[in-house]
Amino acid sequence: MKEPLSHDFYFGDVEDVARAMLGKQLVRVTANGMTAGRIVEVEAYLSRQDPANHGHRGQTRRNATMFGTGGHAYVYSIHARYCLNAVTEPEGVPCAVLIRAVEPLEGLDLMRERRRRTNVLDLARGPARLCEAFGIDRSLDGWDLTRGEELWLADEDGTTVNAANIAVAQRVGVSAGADLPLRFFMADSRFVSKRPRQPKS
DNA sequence: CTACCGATTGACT
DNA sequence: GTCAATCGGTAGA
Repeated sequence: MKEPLSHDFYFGDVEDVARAMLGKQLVRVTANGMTAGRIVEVEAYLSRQDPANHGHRGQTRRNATMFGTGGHAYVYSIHARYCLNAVTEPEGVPCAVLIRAVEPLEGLDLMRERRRRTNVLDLARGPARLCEAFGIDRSLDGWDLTRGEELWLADEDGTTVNAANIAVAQRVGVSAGADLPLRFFMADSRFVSKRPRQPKS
């Protein structure tokens, strides 16, 4: 079974939750079947003091979910696509963790159908790609991730993530607050969307 | 109402 | 490596 992570998981400091989300599973169930993947890359968006955060300038209709309680999905659209976040912390604090990449584990054919791509590396490597592969759109904004229905995060059985395997880098694509080291990813995963410049080998 | 723009992607050199 | 398509959200007239 893929038991959903409890409410408590989402209530810590957003950076801690971001690190803890690595190695967990993203699970999606629709009438077409189940898809699941291992989270390998995330980014933390801090509260009001973070200039890259959508909630930086206060609450609007678009970002209202981020101001709600932790454990809900925040789905926003950008560049004609969707991105998925997990909201953290109690109500009123607009923090969230962007899921940037997952390693496909189950439902690969369904992902291929939705993505119209066959290469596994092209299915869910990138925040908008994984939303397409998992059939996630704005209708899931505000969804309760602790229910264990339709969309949730689960513990991967018997797998623990060694902190030494977690790499830290700057966030991708942000202009304001670009220098902050708030992107966390599995150092050894091929399914990470972007890598910092590699030293010459 | 219009104008601008982004937590991106995919096609192309 | 470079670059333009894409469209909903937001701000401003």
